[in-house]
Amino acid sequence: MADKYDVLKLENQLCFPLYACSKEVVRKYKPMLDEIDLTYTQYIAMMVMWEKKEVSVKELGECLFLDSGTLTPVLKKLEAKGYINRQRSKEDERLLVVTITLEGEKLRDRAIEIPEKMGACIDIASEEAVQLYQLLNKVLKGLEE
Amino acid sequence: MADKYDVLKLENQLCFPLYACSKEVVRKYKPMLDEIDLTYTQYIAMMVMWEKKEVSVKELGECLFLDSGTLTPVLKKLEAKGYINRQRSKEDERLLVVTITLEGEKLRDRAIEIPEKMGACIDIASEEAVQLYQLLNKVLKGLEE
DNA sequence: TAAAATTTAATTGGGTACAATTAAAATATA
DNA sequence: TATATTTTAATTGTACCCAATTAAATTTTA
Repeated sequence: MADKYDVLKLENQLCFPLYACSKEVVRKYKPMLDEIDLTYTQYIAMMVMWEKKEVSVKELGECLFLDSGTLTPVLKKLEAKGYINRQRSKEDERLLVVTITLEGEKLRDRAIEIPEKMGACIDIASEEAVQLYQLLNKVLKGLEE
Repeated sequence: MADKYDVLKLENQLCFPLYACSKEVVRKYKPMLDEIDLTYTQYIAMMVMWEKKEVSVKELGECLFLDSGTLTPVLKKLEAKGYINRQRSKEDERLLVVTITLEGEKLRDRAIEIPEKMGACIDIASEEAVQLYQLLNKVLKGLEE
């Protein structure tokens, strides 16, 4: 029954559930993020800002696995919403430094319920969640060589 | 040291490695898929076509977790490349039936090396891969309620 | 030091991804 | 059966995501 084409079946791919799961999780976030008027990409960018207060686009890109082609428009939107400031570094004019604003800090308190609400949607035991987290990070590290 | 904002740290999210991992895996596919002139979305659509030979857009969407807004342009491109045909069902004119062509079948032989090459990039043991596969599918099932 | 190479962010263009709307066809209901 | 509802794909508009290119600033090298 097994033939050489079995490796090309969707059900035999590891990558597909990864792709589908990621997409569906982001979709699940949407109603929660709508309440604070952020997209998922804007949300993870703000997570970095809440923690670091000030980063260059380069650093932010390394944290999020995104390049300036994606980040530039995202950051311009966050700036337009008043959550961050963007200015060139005085020491090195190539660097664009992103700084969190007071409004951005305030948003943190409105976002704080999201992780728990999101966790409730993911129906796995906490040991499984740890396992999944570790496996994903292992794959991620492996991909970087 | 722990504060209430810890839940909003990127490193404490399960969803972020999922998002990042999915993105990086798809990026890793790119050079391999370039050789057969397919994008990742076109590739998974062709996987379904190789297996089923004929499906409606609705069925395809259920397999791939994608809607017609995404699939319509993807399928038009695959049709332009000569890998599939698109025609309305005679029994139910609402349904658009996608059929694989001979060219589409031929492509299968060129794609057959991709899963193994991709597997080599994912640096985890096979038991871990199984574990990851099962966890992802569990989360995916849980999200659908 | 002057020229070459590198680094950084922005821009451009192609390809998704999805919510909301539209339109046609089929089914259900009064 | 005529109307209302539902189903299906396509379209529209917004937002990524990335490779490749560009341009400016910095660093390296001859």
